[in-house]
Amino acid sequence: MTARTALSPEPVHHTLTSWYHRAARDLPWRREDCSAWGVLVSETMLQQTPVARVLPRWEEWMRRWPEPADTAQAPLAEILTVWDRLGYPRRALRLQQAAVAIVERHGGQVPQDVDQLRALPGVGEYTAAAVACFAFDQPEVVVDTNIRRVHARIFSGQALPGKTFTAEQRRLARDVFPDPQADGGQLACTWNIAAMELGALICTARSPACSACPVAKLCAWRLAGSPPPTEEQKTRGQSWVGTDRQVRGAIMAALRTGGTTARDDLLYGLPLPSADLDQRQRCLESLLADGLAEQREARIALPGAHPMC
DNA sequence: AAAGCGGGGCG
DNA sequence: CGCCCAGCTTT
Repeated sequence: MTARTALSPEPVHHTLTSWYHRAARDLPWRREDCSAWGVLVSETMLQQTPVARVLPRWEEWMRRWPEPADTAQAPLAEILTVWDRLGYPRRALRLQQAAVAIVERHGGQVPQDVDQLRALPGVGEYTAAAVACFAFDQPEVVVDTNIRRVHARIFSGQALPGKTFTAEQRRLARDVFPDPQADGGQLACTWNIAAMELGALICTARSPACSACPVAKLCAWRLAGSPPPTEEQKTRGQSWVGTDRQVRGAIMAALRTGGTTARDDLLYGLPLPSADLDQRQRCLESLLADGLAEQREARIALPGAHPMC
């Protein structure tokens, strides 16, 4: 209904993929010799966590557990320790569950089919398409936060795509997608990664580097005079201090130091400004319910952690 | 469609 | 101190 592009996408395809070939970062999960499992690990870690912080954790993870079967057999305590402070530790839990499912259902090999990928724990629409495309060269339409923003600017002439991924945006992504059958899907796959890379390096959310942008002359937002985002398009940042997420993070950080901790010592000893004991108990209960912590007697530990005397 | 879920770094 | 980051799951 709104924001239909009047622009033909073909010139953008060529210009952007050409730019990608000379400007792309050399990331380990993009190397030709990276396994599909390595791609899945990277995509999971990159869900809401920036590249710079993922890099060392990915290297350590792949060194320890280079195959899904290795991850499936690892103690969860080790999984969560290597995950360290990447955030959202339920992702680490689900990544191990995905490894178990890959061993049980797919003979230890990451499936190529996008629907089978999508059925793995922690793998949603984005990650399934990304693994299918980046690991198996299948021309699936990939849409992440970068691509939504790049599309919004180049084709819709809007400063920002807004918070939610709408059906309209999904339609736009399909409309501007290169013909998957044209060249065996090669252009389509490069289009995905090139749009993501442009969003990460040039077409950033806050202060885009339009002067360095290869498609500035084709960009509908630029051609419209770069109008600022509307109030509707601005995303409201999550609060942090005092939230359950902060308390859960502090508990996990304490548990990662190793061994077991008396429940009361854990709850009272958290290095937090707030002393809300009810909140601390509630958060510990939620971590136990998630399977991210374990209680034996009155002691708390990471699941599968070796008991300490 | 909206809420909950981490954590750090940068303007 | 607000905002952003290769999202997923649940309601």
